This record gives sequence, C-alpha cells and structure tokens, in this order.
Amino acid sequence: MPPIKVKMLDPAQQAGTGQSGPEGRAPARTRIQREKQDVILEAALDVFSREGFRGATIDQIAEAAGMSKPNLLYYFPRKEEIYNRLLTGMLDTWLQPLRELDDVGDPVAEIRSYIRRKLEMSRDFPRQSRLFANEMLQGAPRMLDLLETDLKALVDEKAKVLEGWMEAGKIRRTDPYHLIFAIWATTQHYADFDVQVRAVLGQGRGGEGRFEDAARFLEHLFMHGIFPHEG
Amino acid sequence: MPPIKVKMLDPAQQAGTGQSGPEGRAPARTRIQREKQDVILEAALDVFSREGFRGATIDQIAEAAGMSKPNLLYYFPRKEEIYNRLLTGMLDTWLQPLRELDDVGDPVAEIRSYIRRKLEMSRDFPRQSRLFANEMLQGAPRMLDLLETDLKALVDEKAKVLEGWMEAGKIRRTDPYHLIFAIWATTQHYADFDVQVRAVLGQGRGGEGRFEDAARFLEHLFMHGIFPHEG
DNA sequence: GTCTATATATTGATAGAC
DNA sequence: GTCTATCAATATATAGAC
Repeated sequence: MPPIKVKMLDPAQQAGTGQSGPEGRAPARTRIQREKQDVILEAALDVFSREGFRGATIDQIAEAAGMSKPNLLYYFPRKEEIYNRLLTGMLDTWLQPLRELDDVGDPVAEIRSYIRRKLEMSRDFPRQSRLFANEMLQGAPRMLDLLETDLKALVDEKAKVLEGWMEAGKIRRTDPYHLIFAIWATTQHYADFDVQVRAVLGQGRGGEGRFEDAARFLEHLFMHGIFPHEG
Repeated sequence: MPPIKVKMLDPAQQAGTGQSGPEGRAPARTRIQREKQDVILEAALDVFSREGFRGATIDQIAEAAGMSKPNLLYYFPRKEEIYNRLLTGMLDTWLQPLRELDDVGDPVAEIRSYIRRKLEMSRDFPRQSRLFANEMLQGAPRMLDLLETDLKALVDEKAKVLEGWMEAGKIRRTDPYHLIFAIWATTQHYADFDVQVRAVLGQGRGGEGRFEDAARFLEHLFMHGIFPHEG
C-alpha cells in the first residue's frame, strides 16, 4: 500500500495559496499568536458557515471569539483574510477522503469506504461543509480558480480510477463524474440540510442515530439501487 | 387517476401563510401593482438566492428591478416581507413533484418520474433551489415551522406510500425517509453546486448536456446501484 | 497586545416635494 | 407613484492612549 499523506484537521493550518494576493501576511510566528488566530478562526467558522461572507459581521466573530473587535483586527487586518484562510486552509482536509480512494484494493470496498468517510465528515465537521456550500451558492467568487484547477485535476484523476474499475467489470459501467457528484451530494446533505433532516425525521428518529441510518441506507443505495431484482 | 392539483409557477403568487405576522398586508389589488411586485420579486430572487437574506441589500434588488430604493419600499415596506413572500410562496411549487408521487401506477416508474421531475426543477428553477438552500444553511430561521408541520406531514405520507411498495415487493426494502433525502440531495445538487459541477466537468462536458447526463446516471444509480451483479 | 474613541461607508427605512 | 434628501443604525477599519 502506498504511503498516505495524512493532513491536519486544524482549521488554522497555514494556507499560503497565492489567492490572498497583495494583502498576504507572513504566518504567525509565536505560539501565542497562533493560538489566538486559532480561536478567531474557530469563531469565524461558526459565523461564516451560518451567514455567508457578506452576512457575517466582525462584531459577531469577535464576540464568539471572546475578544474586542479592534483586538481581532489586530490579528486579521481584514475580514476577507479570515474567510480566505478558512476556505483554502480547509480544502485539503475536505478532499482528503477522495485522495485516499485508491486503485489498489477492492473497488467496491474502496467506494463504500469513501462514502462512509464522507458521511463521517458531514457528521464531524458540519460547519466546514456549510462554509463550502455557502461559497458555492454565491457562485464561488473566492474559490473558482481552485475548483477549476486543483479540484478538477483531482476529480479527473479519480474518474480515471473509477473508469478502470468499470472496464475491469469490478463495478457497473456508468458516468464516473456524476457518481462522484452523487456521493458528495448525498453525504453533504446531512450537514448542509441538517435542520431539514431533523425536522422531517422528528423527535423519534432525528436524534444521533440518524447518521447510522443514513450510512446503512447509502450503502444499500449505492450498492444495489431500489429496483427489486431478486425480490 | 385522481385529479392533480397543478400549482402556479409564478413567484408572485399570494402566500398568506400566517408566517408574516402583524406586518402582513392585503394582496395587491390592481393589475399594475401586481406587475410591479412581480418585477421586484423576480429581482429579489436573483439577489437573495445568491447572497442569502442578510447578504442581500435593498439597493441591489432595486437596481436589478430597475427602480429606486424608495420606490421599491413603496411596494414592500420591509426587506423581510419580500424574502418571506418568496420563501413561502414557492414552497408549494417546490414540493409539487413529491405530492404527485402517487400510490396508483407502477412504483418503479413513479419513482423514476419523481427523480426526473426534481432534476428538471433544478435545471429550470435553480435560483429557487439556492434560495431554499441558503435558508437551510442558516438553520431555517424563517421556515422551521413549515418544515416541522407541512413538510414533515407530506414526507410522512409519502414515506408510507414507499413502505407499501416495499411490503408488496415492488421496490427493495430500505429506509423511505433517507431515500427521499437522497433524491433531494442528488437532484438539487445540480442547482445548488452548479459552479462546482461546471468547473469539474470543464468546457467539454459542463455545457447544457450535463442535465441529460445527470438524468441518465441518476436513473441508473437509483435503479441498480454500482455493484456488478450481473456483469 | 488590548483598549476606548472615532473616522468613513453602507444599510434599512422615512420625510416630504412633486 | 416616484423622486431627492436624509435619518438612524450598523458596518469595516483605524488612531492613539496605555
């Protein structure tokens, strides 16, 4: 098995994407600076994921971070910098499950495992999912470049892997791109539309068990569909 | 076949949900008033669906509607009224495909037809989809009541229909609620994450044909899954 | 590094002439 | 019904004391 690059889950991980442009700053040097920035990024994730970029205010973020507005602006001079850091800093983490989809190993098991990991990310990092969803709804004004380059390249690569499995008869022949979209859609739905899922399931089934139910269902759906082939 | 109540697709259709509370106004009486309101609602759909409630500004809406801000406020005294009208006025339309899922007729054909209609709505009304998605991401502060009452009731009813089909061996036995979620997620994904879909598919396949490809794929997925049962 | 005070722009909404 | 002018509140961001 080839080595797997394990990425940090720390929201504050340095991005340095070149996306930040002229306002780019050097990374925080001292431990205390990094800790403060982490507190801010954590609070900002809360607010941005709920309100979107324009809807969120520095006041809200500062209050959630437990500091004054000028103090927050001492660490991040611009609102946009906080947002960009969250967005680009998290993308690697977010795509890690797809990167781990590997040519080696049983294809069906690999895909099941990918679905399971994506669903776990929706369960464990729902705010990150909603942050991305918010950016997408707005037309990805701050991420379109990354989508067209990094993301497209990764999906192209994995689509080839899926096509290889189809050629070999390991999985059914179908459109690999839309298969990936379907996995993204069904798993992220449980983070992005969490309120709706809870409201529809009600008190009885809307509790913590809903992710296990979802996992069981999605495995069933992606493996067999609903057509009653053999009763 | 029982009569099907066909709903209007006009965004300006009167809602009168009780949601609007004390600020509720009588519906516009003259033709010209209604036409102006329609122009405003059309413009507001553009802006709200992209920016969310807080991110959208009356200035943007007014400009998109081709009128001055005070003039717009003459027809809708409060920003929130425009938003609520869009939200509640569209919900009926949005849920119509699910309402049409009927006990009568071939179960597999009914579900295929439901998926197809939902995908068509994502293609033809992407802004409405994104408006709802935006509200969901924010925790549905202005729609939670409707989700817990009207939507839950409808889904409960249709889940029973699906269960009946499962009992009868017409479709595979699985979780009817999560099946509905999966249909929502996969079809609305093409509206809500349109930029991402286009970016990943690239110029070659990101064009207008992507909805046909999606339709073919989703039919395949929901019918058979990807497990290579019979090669 | 953190604070109070404040500059400057934008926002939702209103007043009042026409 | 539509406009210009404007109010009051809120927004991002900065100045400068400590």
